[in-house]
Amino acid sequence: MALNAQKPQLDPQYLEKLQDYYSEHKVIPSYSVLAGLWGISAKSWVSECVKRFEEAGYLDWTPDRQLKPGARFFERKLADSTVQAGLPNGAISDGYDLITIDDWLVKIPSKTALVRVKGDSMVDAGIHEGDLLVVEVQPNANVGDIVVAIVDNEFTVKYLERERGAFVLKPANKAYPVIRPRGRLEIFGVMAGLARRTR
Amino acid sequence: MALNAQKPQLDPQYLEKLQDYYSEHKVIPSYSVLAGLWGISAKSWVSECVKRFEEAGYLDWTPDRQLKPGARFFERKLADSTVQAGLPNGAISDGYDLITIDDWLVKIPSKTALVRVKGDSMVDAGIHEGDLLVVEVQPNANVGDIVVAIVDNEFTVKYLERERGAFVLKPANKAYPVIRPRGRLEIFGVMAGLARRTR
DNA sequence: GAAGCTACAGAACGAACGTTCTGCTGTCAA
DNA sequence: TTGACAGCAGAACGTTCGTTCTGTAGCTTC
Repeated sequence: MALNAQKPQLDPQYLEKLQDYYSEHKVIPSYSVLAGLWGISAKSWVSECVKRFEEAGYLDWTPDRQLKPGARFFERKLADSTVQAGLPNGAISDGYDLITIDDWLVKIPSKTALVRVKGDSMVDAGIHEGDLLVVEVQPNANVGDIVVAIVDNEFTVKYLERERGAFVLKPANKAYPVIRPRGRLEIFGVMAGLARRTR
Repeated sequence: MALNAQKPQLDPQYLEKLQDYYSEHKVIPSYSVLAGLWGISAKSWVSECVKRFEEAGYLDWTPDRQLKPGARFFERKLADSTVQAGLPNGAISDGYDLITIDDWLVKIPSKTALVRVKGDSMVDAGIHEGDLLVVEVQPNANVGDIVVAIVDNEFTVKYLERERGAFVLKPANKAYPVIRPRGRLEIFGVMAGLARRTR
């Protein structure tokens, strides 16, 4: 009957420490370890806090009742381009939907390979030297796809185009020539995304 | 004294099933759950298999002796640009070093935000519309950095440059003008990387 | 054809697990 | 100044954990 059924408070420091632990070990620790992590000496209180994080969506349970990260556990601040007026130091939208960059980039882990880009033959497509190309490994591709092909025992990233009935590999850089492979064109996979680190 | 001290065999199917489970729950299950997962009804055998995966580097232990993913657990095929001759269908190098794209891109999770790129004002820097910018949130930056600034209540991604004593924001696209903010320039963070999905 | 090995099954066991209950302390509103 | 409540501590308890030991079926090897 309480009018203001205020939600129990959950300590953001606890969550951060858990996330740091998870970031290091990729596993949710046991209650006793959690107690040490949080500076608490009572498992009963850990149990209480876990319940709150569970209700808030940060923690969850496997079908076998093992504690696991919840839907919101991995959320990062996904900032939207349009900022509401007057937000002081972090114009963060409340809409969290993204889980992991990994999950976002690779859909079929078993068929996905990572290729480090060498050279600047694809700069006009926004693909730079040193970028990590997310490639779905498959032996065929469609015209217009950016493909990773094997030419002269080396990987090449190029556009797959068709020219007078034959497949050609077109760079996205005027300084490079179109590659017209003689014989069969061996395709390693199709580009599905990329990751770049600039720091 | 055995000449060929052959390594115990480890079932790749077991590893795959574990990776699938982990991919779904983000947690290593208990031995009894593992037994069910692997179609084994003896925990003793699970223990044996775990030991093998541990020796192979796929599993590891926390300081509190909890089972956790090992260094090789997350490895993806990282293909190198230079291909050795005559590899049939996957020119995959043996050097696995990468863990997760997430780990590779974000170093300080608590200070990292994700910004979706709008517009094409930075195409010449290889930043396209729709890309996910990995931003380290901090109120200051160095000249030459690609920064996310707040201008007119909107996020803008630009180069931070200095011009006649004042900070300016330079786009990487000739079609856009240099932004010369009047008053204080509010910086949201510095670009640390990006992720793009093209499929 | 006996010995040895691998791949499991099954049971026993102590340690660790998470839950629950009681109790204490500080704070705040009535 | 007295409840009421939130934040913890501490102990009890039944369950589940991972380890270890014994046993067995199938295969290979000499």
